[in-house]
Amino acid sequence: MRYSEAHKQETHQRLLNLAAKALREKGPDHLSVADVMKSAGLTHGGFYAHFKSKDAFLAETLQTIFDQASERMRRMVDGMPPRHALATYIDFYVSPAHRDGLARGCPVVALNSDLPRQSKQFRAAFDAGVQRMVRFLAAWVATTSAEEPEKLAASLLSAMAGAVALSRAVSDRKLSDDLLEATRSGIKARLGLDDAALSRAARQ
Amino acid sequence: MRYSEAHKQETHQRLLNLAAKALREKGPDHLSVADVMKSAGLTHGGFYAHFKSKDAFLAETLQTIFDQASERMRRMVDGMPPRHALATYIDFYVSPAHRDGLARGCPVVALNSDLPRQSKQFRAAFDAGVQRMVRFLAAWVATTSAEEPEKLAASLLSAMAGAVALSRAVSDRKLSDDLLEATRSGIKARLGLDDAALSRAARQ
DNA sequence: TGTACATCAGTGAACGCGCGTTCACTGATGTAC
DNA sequence: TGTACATCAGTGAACGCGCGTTCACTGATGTAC
Repeated sequence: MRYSEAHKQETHQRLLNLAAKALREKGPDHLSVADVMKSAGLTHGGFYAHFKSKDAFLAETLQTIFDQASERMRRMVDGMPPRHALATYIDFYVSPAHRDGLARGCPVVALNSDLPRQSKQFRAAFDAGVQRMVRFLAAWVATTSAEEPEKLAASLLSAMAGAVALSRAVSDRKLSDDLLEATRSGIKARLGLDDAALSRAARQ
Repeated sequence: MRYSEAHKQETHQRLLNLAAKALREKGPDHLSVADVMKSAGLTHGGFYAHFKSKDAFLAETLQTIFDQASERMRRMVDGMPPRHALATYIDFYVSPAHRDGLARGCPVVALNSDLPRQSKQFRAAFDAGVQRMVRFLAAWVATTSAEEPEKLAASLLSAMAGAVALSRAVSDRKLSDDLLEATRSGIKARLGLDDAALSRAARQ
């Protein structure tokens, strides 16, 4: 049967949205084409009307995830001064909620170590997403007096993502919580965003 | 044919050593039983004389990796005072050499984000390995005046592992190198192990 | 010391399963006349 | 306005492949007598 003009685009987007969750929950290898199609109420054969291959699909899905994450990030700190935005983002990112929300979390946390084993397309999409996040963070970091803000921003991102990833892997709940807290306060101190530094700044 | 008494143990260990590399290179999903057996010069059917299942094999392999890593770590800093040992380990861990040596690297880097998707056995082995590393680091950290050394040690490990993992994922070589350098210096500063802090300490 | 039997690491074919991909087909809607 | 044809998102069976696992079998060595 033939569908209205917008129909294909809607289905396409719906598949990407479903896969965006599944990719973070199951990882690139355990996400199956048939499952995604089934969750969209379709049969697996129709997949190739929308995507050239599973690889291409995964790369496009990853791009979608990074797009959504950027959008969310932008909305979250909308109107805040950079210093405040950075602190807010760190608190949001390095948190038990992020640890526990696999399907909605940052792809850098969810896919970190899988990357060296993925296709070129997928790696390229990841790479682009990371670069975008680094530039975003760097713009904020640049206002906190640091030299080489990109360098620091990349280091921050890896520290945050590493902490959330390890907090997911560790079974001891207390250690998991502690690790997040120590990372959060450590990073903020490094950026002069801890309470002590902020009140120092306020006094000046 | 029947073999000498030690033969089975030797083969068992040989399989673990081969898998220890393959697991870090290929990840738990792409490591195949048949490949490991083939690389040991055996046929795949014999696998089950040594291991109950692939899952059990992976868990035992992971344990082997952590054991080897501990041993290596111990040898590396043998005889050093804690402060020096900590600095040495950080330099060794957060380095381009570690980034480029996938098959010999730390499993926390290589398997980080795969973990939530693995079997209970595998997760338990990872968990135990991480706890051991954290306690090891904490013992050193405890000598640098920090309160709650375990908490800080876990945060350190996640920052280091996150940095190496992200440095592997990023295609821009300069960003990758910079990220490692920024993390290394950031962590050392946090622990009072940077050059400035060390000379301060020396002056006192 | 010699003989008969048991053991069991390793062999290689086979099984079952899930998966990515292909393909002939469907049929409601759009388009041409 | 009505009719004939083209389009193409989606269907569902099928294919090929790799993989974990099973299993009957092998045959050199260890053990019992």
